Amino acid sequence: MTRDKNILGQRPRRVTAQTVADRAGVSRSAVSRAFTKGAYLDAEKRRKILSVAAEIGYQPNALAAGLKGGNSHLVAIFVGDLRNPYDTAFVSQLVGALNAIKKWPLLIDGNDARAATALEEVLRYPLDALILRGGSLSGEIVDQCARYGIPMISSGRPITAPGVDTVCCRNAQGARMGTELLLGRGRRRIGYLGGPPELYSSCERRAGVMAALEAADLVAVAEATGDYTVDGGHVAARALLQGTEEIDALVCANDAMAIGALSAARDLGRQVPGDLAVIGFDDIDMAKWQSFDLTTVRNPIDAAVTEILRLLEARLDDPGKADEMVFVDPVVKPRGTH
Amino acid sequence: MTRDKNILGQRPRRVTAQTVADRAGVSRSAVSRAFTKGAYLDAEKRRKILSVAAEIGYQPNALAAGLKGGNSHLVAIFVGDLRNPYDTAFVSQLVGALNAIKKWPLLIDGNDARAATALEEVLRYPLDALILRGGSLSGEIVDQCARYGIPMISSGRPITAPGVDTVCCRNAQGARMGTELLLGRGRRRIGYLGGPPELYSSCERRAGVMAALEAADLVAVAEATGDYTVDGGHVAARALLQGTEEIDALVCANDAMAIGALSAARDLGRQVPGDLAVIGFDDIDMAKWQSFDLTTVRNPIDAAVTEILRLLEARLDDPGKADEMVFVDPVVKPRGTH
DNA sequence: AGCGAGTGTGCACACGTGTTCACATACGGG
DNA sequence: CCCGTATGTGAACACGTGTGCACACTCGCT
Repeated sequence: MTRDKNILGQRPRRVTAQTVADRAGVSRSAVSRAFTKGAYLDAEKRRKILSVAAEIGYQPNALAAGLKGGNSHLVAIFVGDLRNPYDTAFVSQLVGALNAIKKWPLLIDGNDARAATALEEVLRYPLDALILRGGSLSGEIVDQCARYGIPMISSGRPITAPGVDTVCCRNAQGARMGTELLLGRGRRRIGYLGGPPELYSSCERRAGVMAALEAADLVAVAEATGDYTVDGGHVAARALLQGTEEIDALVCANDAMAIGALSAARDLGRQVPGDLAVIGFDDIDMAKWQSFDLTTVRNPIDAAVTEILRLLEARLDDPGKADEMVFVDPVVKPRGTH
Repeated sequence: MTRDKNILGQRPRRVTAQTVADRAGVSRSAVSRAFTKGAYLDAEKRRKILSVAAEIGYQPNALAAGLKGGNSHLVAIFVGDLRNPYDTAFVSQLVGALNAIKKWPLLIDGNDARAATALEEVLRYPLDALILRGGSLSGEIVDQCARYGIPMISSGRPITAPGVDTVCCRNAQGARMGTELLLGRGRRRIGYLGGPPELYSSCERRAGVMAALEAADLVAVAEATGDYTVDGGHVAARALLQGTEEIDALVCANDAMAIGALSAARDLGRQVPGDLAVIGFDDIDMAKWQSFDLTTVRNPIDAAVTEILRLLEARLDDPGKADEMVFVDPVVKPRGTH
């Protein structure tokens, strides 16, 4: 009587293993075994159980199964900037790869002001792992993960803490190779359009560019800082090109800004690559578009994702394994802007 | 002895409420109540418990809590095409909004061949809801959701099935308004660059364009079909413009193809908007870029996301509520290409 | 003092599963 | 026929939590 008030609007009760057991005339244990590969169970009985299960639409409740102590198959992805084309492509590919091995990614938008709170909240789930893609994170969260025994994999920024694996692009090397490509083509008056100085990738890439210039006994004739976005790159590049007319090549810290730089160059009537060479970094989809055809340095997402999955599985296999720091190699992609 | 073999590589056991109870000298129930807002508990005791919990880093296990029957706070998002800029922006905003109300999105990549399997797997979790963004889905999955009592919210494509709410853009109306904008500027020789004919949005948008033309006693002077991508739009638009020279306006089924069309027009030496007007649909970020400045019809993500959250909360509040089909209104965004 | 209302708290159950353990049955060899 | 082994199976426990229920205790009022 007292619970009648809820019957109307109640969500239908979930079909449970007990229901199947009753219908098939077996014990609940048998049902559980039917779904467990390699468990002792009469073949005929298993067939019967699975058939009944299919009929009434039973599937074991993954949440209850995860409670028992095994892996929950939930993986959180903390992504620094979901509006950034590179991060977007990265997450997209990572999500696909995780789905393929039946790990389910919980997405957390690092852009949001409440990101730290959100992450803390998500840590209440027994996650198989936490994957960081860019963004900055307080050391406190790292500690919390360690305490909960949740493995972390950081991508794009090295983190040295117990239980944390890192996959990272050799940013400096890539930036150096890109710059050397321009130098090899005879460019000498090189401008640099850098990213947000607080980001790890920004620092590394800048260092690579400067190293290449130094090795050629040169310095950057001009330098500016953008925000890694296309419009930001447009504005910064425009100012740079107007302020220092004799620039003959522009090295950009990422593709988005390089694409902004291309349109700024067009606005100013500078021919690319005739008057001005432009090179980016990352090799996002847009770089390949016919209207941009941007020479760039590929920051290989597929390699990074592969490594992340390898590290994840290795860690789940042996939680006590030594922490690893893996580097992936960037590749110069010559196209039409140098 | 027998369990010693695992101690070394063992993941540290999770801190449980019992640990806190022992440390604070209270019962486990008290600990649970300390974390439950509005539960009877002595203020001083609650303070003590929370302090002990903070010290040893305890947080209630969300998975175990979800098991008890309440909401799991997990929401699956099935997204048709994570590489598509519109869907990307949509998911990004949706993820942020869900995070803000402490719902955790499980992402499923609908692109993948194994998407249906993946979704079925994820349904083993007691989800609060399943949100569909584009993509096509078998009716079987819909049935399964209904059977599990998992509410569905479809966005971008109406689904009429019990327990399914829909949020949809008035595609036809938007396409009609866009076309009328061009007609109002005196364009008469209009070409149409459509999307994949199997998609709902494609059909609707095409219908809107044709209706606007018919109302003006016109027909499309040329028509082609693209794949909703920039490069696809480039190729299709190029063929269209070369095949029918007298086209003075190109209506595109989405922004990506419109942007491809812009570069095709430039390749062919057609001045935009002088010789040729171009209009897109969606108003993705790129449309605003200075180098494109694309006139388009805004398919408002923020409104759609707001509606989705409203429907979600309404459904969780009253699972028996009537199904809704909500439409959001597109808005013409005149910029520089018409 | 007696009593009712109000406030706190521990016990015990429920959630749905995987798995151990003990037991039952079949079977083959001596 | 007896025993050891191989194979199946159900009962029971563990996972970690939220909460209903019964009980204990305080306090104000008559």
